[in-house]
Amino acid sequence: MSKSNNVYKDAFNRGLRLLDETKSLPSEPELGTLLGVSRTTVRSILSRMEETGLIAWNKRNKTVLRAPKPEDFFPEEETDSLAEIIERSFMRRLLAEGAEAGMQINELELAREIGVGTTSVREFLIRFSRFGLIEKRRNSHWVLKGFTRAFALELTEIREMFELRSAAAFVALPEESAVWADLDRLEEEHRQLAGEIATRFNEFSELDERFHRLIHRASHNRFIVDFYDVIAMIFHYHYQWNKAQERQRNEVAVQEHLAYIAALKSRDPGKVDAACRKHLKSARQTLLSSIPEGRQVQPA
Amino acid sequence: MSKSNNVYKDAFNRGLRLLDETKSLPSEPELGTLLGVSRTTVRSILSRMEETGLIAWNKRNKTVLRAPKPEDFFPEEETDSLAEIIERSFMRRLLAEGAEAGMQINELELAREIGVGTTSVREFLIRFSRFGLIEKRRNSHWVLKGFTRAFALELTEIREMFELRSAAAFVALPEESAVWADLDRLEEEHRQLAGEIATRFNEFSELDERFHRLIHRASHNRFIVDFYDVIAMIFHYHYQWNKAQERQRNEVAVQEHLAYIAALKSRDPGKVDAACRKHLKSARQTLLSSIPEGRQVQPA
DNA sequence: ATAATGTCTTTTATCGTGAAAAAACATTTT
DNA sequence: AAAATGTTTTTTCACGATAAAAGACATTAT
Repeated sequence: MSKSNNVYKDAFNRGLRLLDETKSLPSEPELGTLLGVSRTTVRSILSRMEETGLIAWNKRNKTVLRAPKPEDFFPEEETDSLAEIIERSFMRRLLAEGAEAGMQINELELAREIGVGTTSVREFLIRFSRFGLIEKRRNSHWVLKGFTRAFALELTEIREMFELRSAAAFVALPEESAVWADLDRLEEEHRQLAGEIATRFNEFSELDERFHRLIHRASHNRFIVDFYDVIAMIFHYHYQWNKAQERQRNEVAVQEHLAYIAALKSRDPGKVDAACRKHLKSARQTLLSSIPEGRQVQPA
Repeated sequence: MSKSNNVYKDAFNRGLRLLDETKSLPSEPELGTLLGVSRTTVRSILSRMEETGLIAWNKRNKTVLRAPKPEDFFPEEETDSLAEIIERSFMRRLLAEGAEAGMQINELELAREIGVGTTSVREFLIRFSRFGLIEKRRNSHWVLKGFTRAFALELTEIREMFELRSAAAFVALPEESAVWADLDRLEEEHRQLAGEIATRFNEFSELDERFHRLIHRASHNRFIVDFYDVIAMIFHYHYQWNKAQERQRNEVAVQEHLAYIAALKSRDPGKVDAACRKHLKSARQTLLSSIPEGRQVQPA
């Protein structure tokens, strides 16, 4: 089967949305930049748009003939990359009961179960290993270390160390830095979300990630910035998995963020430290409370 | 070509050394544990030992017939794993002049140059990416970020954060902990090395790694422990590359370690902090001084 | 002359395959 | 019965092959 054309399908769907909004299409290179794909893919997209009667296309002239209908879009599930598919399958297994620490992970079995080649699974596991949840035995299988209380504590320990340092670096940034405008924008988004928290509470996790990434970036340290990938991954699945009191938790977190933002804008290192600590403490509590005691079984 | 039998060859060589030392061989499972390979490999080894007249082998009876000769060993270069071969080639390129930041890395070209399959190169690059020296463009090539001054500063920033914390955790360990005996042993090794520094200075890097890993382990945090892999990799190649004043540098470092060890044994957090900072500062200086200014070219 | 389009080449992503190595199962020996 | 050896099955590692996607080069339009 070699390679799926999900890049094309995903870009095509995004292209349709663009067409719907702007009622026109730019040049091929420009469209490529907009969709984040090469011209080769852009031309495939345009070809299909022409075939399905969405546009008339002759060299530089692209005329929109009709608005896209739902059936013009490729099904969502066909737009995922293999890596995403594997990650989801793997995380489902990991978070399912019965995934105890010490359990061994079988590449071949995983590949068969998901219906992909072993190479893709291997590459996924190598990439995934940096999250600290699995470990490779030389010349042999992978071992699951488990999503345990110990893991959560180790993760949050680093997170707190990194974020306190990043926040301190943040307030030291010059007035002219673009981050202050970014921060203002995020503050506004937080206020809006706070006002409609009853209906939009599930939009918080995305905002949360953007906010913390902005702060981490102030460290100007690639290891700190990259480490946020680990946190983001864990919280992403944690949010999906633990829906208990989601609304209430997010409401509290939004308020903590606003206090944290105010502290940053005050440029008072002491206030920032306090606000940061307070928020991280409750984030840790939330994460810890979602880990059942039964998961704490230790490997040999 | 599928898969090389370097595991077998390497284990065979180690088996020969064992045979030479003990003049006897244990049971198959025991030998497997000793050499870190499966019984399948052990039996291949024993078969060859029998064929080449080194032993007589009949079920549990393994009689050593003669001592191994140099020609019994497999050549060293045949015992390296593919990953090691690729890493060496890659690092040689990376440290060579002309490897500027921003340069793109071509999997196919690398694979051809080294004479291996693309899969192995891909997997290597994925594994290597956690060192922060390369970065993947989605659906496209890898980009070299370069072994720059910025890299060294970011690396040492994290190192210092982690090691100070680990050292603080170290002194808080109970008297009964096995680490104190480990520390005594390392101290003794340091003293011996200090005594013969003129001739044995090149043995320092290995001791250095063991010492710092012992301290990092006291953090009981997998992210801190794992991060030492990044440091170890960088210092490994750095030592090979920068031989200027090696003897003198190592002599200073050994003394700093001894002071650091004394501080740890005093269990006085203030002294530990001071000794740790002092050593890390000179380690950073050493690393920085080895990065030529010309390497500081920034990518777009 | 610049920027687009048209065409061709190269590289990446993924698979199936086969040998090396591990692991599991069965049998024998102490 | 415990531990070794003998045998078979399964899994990992690495490759070459192929379609998707990117990139490079040539040509045409503004």
